[in-house]
Amino acid sequence: MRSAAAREAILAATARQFQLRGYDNLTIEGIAKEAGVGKQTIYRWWPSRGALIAECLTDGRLFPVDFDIPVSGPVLDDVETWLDRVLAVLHSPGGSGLLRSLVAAAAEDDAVGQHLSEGIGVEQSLHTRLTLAVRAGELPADAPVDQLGSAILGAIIVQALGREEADAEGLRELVRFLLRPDGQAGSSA
Amino acid sequence: MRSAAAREAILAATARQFQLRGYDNLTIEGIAKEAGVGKQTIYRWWPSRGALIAECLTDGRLFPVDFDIPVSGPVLDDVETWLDRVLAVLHSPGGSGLLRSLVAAAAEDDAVGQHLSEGIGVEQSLHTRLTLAVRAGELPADAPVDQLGSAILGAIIVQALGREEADAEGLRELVRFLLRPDGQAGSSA
Amino acid sequence: MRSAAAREAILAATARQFQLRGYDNLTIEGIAKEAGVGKQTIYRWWPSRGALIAECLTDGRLFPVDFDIPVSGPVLDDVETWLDRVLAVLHSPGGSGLLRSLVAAAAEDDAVGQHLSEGIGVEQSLHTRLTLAVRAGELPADAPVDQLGSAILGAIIVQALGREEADAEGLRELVRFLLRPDGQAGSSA
Amino acid sequence: MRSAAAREAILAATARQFQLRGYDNLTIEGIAKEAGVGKQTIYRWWPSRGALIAECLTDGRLFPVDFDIPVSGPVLDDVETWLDRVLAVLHSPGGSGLLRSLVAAAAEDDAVGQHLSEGIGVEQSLHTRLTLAVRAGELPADAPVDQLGSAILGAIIVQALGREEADAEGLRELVRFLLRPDGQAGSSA
DNA sequence: GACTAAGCGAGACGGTACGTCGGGTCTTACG
DNA sequence: CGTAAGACCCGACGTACCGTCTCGCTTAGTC
Repeated sequence: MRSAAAREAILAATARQFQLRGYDNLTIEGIAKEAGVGKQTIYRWWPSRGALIAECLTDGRLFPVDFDIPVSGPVLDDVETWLDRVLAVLHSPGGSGLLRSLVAAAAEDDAVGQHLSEGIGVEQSLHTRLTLAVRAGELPADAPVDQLGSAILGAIIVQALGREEADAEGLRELVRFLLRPDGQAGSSA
Repeated sequence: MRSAAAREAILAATARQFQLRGYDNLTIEGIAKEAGVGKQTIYRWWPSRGALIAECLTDGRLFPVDFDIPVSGPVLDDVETWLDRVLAVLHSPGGSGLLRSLVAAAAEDDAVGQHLSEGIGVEQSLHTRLTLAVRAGELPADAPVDQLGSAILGAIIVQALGREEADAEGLRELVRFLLRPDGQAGSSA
Repeated sequence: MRSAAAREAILAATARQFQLRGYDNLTIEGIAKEAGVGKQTIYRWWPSRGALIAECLTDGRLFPVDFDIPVSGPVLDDVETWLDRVLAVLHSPGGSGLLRSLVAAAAEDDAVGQHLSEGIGVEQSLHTRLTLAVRAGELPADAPVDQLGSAILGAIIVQALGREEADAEGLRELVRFLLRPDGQAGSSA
Repeated sequence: MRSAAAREAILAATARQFQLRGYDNLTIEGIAKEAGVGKQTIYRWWPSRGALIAECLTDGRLFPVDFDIPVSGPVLDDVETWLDRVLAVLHSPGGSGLLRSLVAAAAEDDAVGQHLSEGIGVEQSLHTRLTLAVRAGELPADAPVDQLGSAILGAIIVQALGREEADAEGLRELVRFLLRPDGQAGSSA
């Protein structure tokens, strides 16, 4: 009979340590100590450090915010609103480190990787909003909405990996370009 | 007096171990042993595991191939050719694992992150080719070529992180959409 | 209401494990599993590993034989007969290991120590037989029969602890010397 | 190149912990911590807890005293003098616990067992003194001096194992009986 | 003849120690 | 003086058992 209290304490400690110290530097012993739990109790229910992170991810314990996209105007405006929200988190102290840690975890652990998209919820949100846009005729009918989501998220990740100071304007440009309402800018030329 | 032989042996061993066993599982001791070198010799010249990887990266020792983009026709064709090359490497055994390892290294280590783009050379190549395309009027003058490169690379990375079977067709669609020669694909049709 | 079946299974399992794997390497969990019993059932009735052994000891479950001394001739002959029996057990496979395990248990656990002599029954038997011998005038009236028993048993234990190949002849010599019927060898001098 | 300082610290810590807490309760981690040493350094040079004890034993670190037997009068007097010394140690606080711990170690570990006699030095001392006595005609020419040593030591051990309050008088009686200067003590009376 | 209450098997729990791996620093001996 | 070798202290790994603690499930007596 599994102890709910232990489960809760472990996941909470995992999330806290992850945010505090990053994916590497995350130790089972540290989690166990902070959670006031024996190591065996962790190993009994999770096969690996990654599985812990994956569960925190799907529980929404790693990000204190959600990234829903509003549906209140033209796609472009809505997505820019969303982008600002995302960038705000990234610029907050520890924000980009958190993203990098998450990427590291996803890169090293299958379980985390498989839950990455659902975890950040970004692809899901984008997908939904872009699909609506396609239906509304704001985007071409053949726009590969899934891929566009990956591309935008991917661009953010690539920036974070590069340790460039997050280039908000560049990302906005990208979004504007990707979602340009009709004929490409300068089409009249 | 730095020993060139030692340097060479160390970097070669690092690259081999990285490809063979991934970024985590990469140990200084393992490298030292394989290189026939004392651990101290490594620590004397490189401050961290990441620095080793970073140097392998800029030396082009991690990927056996280069990803130059041809300039022989319409951008779209050239980029698709390049994409096929990239996907071939990714589908080869260990290919996606290698990419993930690289992403893990970049996510965990600043030095690697800062050299990531130059290392894979992808952004560089794309940037160059797309700039040409802009000049040739194939792409709108205000197309954010840097961001487009990041987006394409990012989409590939996001796929790899997700452990989805690399979706070649999706990526091709994305590229076609991003580089669609004129206004909204078929929107006027 | 104590379950007789559980008690029996536990003691049997304890004895078997003790003979099989020795005193250290003897685990409560192992006993519980072999006995098909919950750990709690053991802890409910015995305070410690040692108490289990002590009870096996007094139940005569650790040695498959008893070490009664015959009363059929001169003390010396009877004791030598007994000694042969003891040595036979000691030379049998696992015999000296069993004795060492028992000594270890007695050394580490008070309960076992207190029941050691009654457990092997050796001192008891020797005491009885030697007392008879004193009465019969075979031994001096002031012979310290208790101490003689301890000495003989002790000599056997010391040999076993030393991992010397059990020196049967030496022990026989000792016994002959201790129980030399009257005037010591060379008494006529 | 082995560190002499580490060796010394480890053996000292081992001896102290052994005297303080007994053989069981003796942990490698405890020794390492007290010695200010990494566990690996212990495992590098000693295969087991027992090997540590064995080395302390042969180094004479476990007993603060030596048990030489004087040669200054009749055997019996000399041995009684020696016995008093031994009993004094045994009666000192922790004395019998120390002996029991040593017996436990010898019983559970081959290395300790093989060095037991040389470690306490008791058998050696007794052997030497008794041999002299045989030469001097104080003991019969065929007295099994080795076995007599084992018997005396063994009797002491058996007493200690039994948790009887060490029966000094009994042991003195035993010694007097074993080494009675001529024929059966008082048999002619 | 249903109803407790104890004993039971099972096994999760917070811990301690195990023996191993690798990190990064150091010392030694050689070329 | 840089090097190969490797010992050193340390922190963490994943495992084994400890002794305590629920859990439901028998299984007796008792009402």
